[in-house]
Formats: sequence, structure tokens, C-alpha cells
Amino acid sequence: MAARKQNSTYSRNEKCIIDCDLTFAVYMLGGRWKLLILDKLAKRKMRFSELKKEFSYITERMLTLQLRTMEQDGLVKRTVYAEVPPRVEYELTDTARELAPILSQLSDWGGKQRKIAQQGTAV
Amino acid sequence: MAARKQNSTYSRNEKCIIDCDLTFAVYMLGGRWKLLILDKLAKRKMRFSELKKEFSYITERMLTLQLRTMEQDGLVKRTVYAEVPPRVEYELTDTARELAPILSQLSDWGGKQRKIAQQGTAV
DNA sequence: TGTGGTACATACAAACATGTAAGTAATGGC
DNA sequence: GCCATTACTTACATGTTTGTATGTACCACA
Repeated sequence: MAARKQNSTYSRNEKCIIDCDLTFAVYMLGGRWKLLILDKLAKRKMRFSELKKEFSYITERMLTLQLRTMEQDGLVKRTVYAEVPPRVEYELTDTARELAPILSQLSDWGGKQRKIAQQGTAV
Repeated sequence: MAARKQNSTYSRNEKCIIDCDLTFAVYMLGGRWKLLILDKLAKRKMRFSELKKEFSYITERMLTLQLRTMEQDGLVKRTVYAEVPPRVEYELTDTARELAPILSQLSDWGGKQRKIAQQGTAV
């Protein structure tokens, strides 16, 4: 759900694909770090720097980008406190919290699949 | 879930991210056409050419690619009939069918979100 | 005056995903 | 022999996502 060029078939296809509610939903969750962020924020409100510490490999740029699109998509709420040094807190919206039970099922399914896939590779 | 170069941070991050069952699941569904294909095949077994007709904008290449990774991921089963011209049928695996109820919930959620997003844009 | 911390922003580069165009094998029907 | 059909494959081009490196504003504190 980032900005796209309005160009040729690539975007045209995207528009028609996004008409599918399911695809729309999965695209909203599809960023590399979004689900992990969702999971952390499900437990509690967190500051930018706290999130950064949680995912030792994420860069500040990526964290910013993912949080921004999640904010635009109505998944997280961003609160800026006018202090110095700055303090910014992120928390899930109600919308995102509605997802929790669904994602939990999907996670169970994913876990099962992953085990199967690993067995396959092991043999 | 395609082949990747084993390179630098990009892959390293992927490996640690994929450790999350939920991320694993969403990555499996993340291809542009996969959910639409899943939806069609949920109704009935279909031939390659039938699928192509269903999605007027998909190219043969993309359809092939998406079906291949779905097959590798255990979402679809591919049956080749040794005829000329060739006939190939695709159907969902049990694994994929287990997803149906979960995806249906996710689709409902997506529909709701999409309406909200559109209202936002309209104003 | 200089340093430190927070939460970013910007320019650039690499890797990946998707799309375009053209070609292939096999064989039945003309 | 030639063409049509089906389900692909290959080489190439375009677009998007992720990562690297560096810079910025703000002000308290030393």
C-alpha cells in the first residue's frame, strides 16, 4: 500500500486485483516487518526506539516506512509528544485489534505448514 | 517463496523474519494473483487455459509462475494428462482448503477496511 | 562551544516481482 | 507438409521493495 506510479499494466492490474477484498487485506499486511510490528504492538504501546530494539536487524528507514504505511492504512496510531529529545508512541488501532484472532489462526496454519515444509527439505 | 540469492542482509533478514509463523503464511499468499487463483480453484478443479480466461489480464508467464510456487508450497496439486494437445489440471490441496474459513474472515475484514479507506479518499 | 539523544529524511544501490515478446514440443486434422 | 492447439519456456525490460550511508532539528547539559 505504498505510492505507485500510475503506469502501464503493472498498476492497471494492481487496481483490478485490489478489488478483491482478500487481496486488499493481504497487501495491507504484506510488508516485510509489518506482522512482527503488529505482534509487538498487540502487547503494548511502544516508542520508536523500543521497536527498533526489538528487531535488531531492522534499519531506522525500514521501521519508519513500515510504520508510516501502517498509519496510513489505519493499523497503527502515532502520537507525538512535543518534547526534546522527541518522543513518539505507536499503538494499534481498534481495526488492527480486530485482526488479532484471524491472524492467530493464520499463524497456527503457517506453523503447521512450516513444519511440513521443513520435513520435506530434511529428507 | 521464490528462489533467492543468498546474499547479505536482504536474505539474512528474510530468514529471521520467516521464523514467524504468521509472516511465513502471509508470504505464501503474497503473490499478486495467488489469492484470486485460490478463490477460483476453491470452487472447482480447473485447466490452465480456464484459469487464464478467468483473469483476463494475467499473462501466461505469471500464471505459470504463481501456480508453480503454489505447487511447491503445497497449496495446489497439478495433474498432467499425457494427451496432445496437453491437458493440465489444477486443484487445491487439503492444506489450502483448510485456509478457506480463515481467508473468508480476512476477506470480510478487508472489505470493511476498503470501504473506510474509500470514504476517507472521497472526502 | 560542543556533545548527546530521539525520530526521523534523503540520495543512492541492490535485489526482487511483474510484464512483454517471442519461441518450443507434440500431434491430429487439413 | 503445414497449421492449429495447449501449456508452457526463455530473454529482456520495467517497477517496486528493501537496504546502506549520511544528514537534520531540537534543546538540555557539560
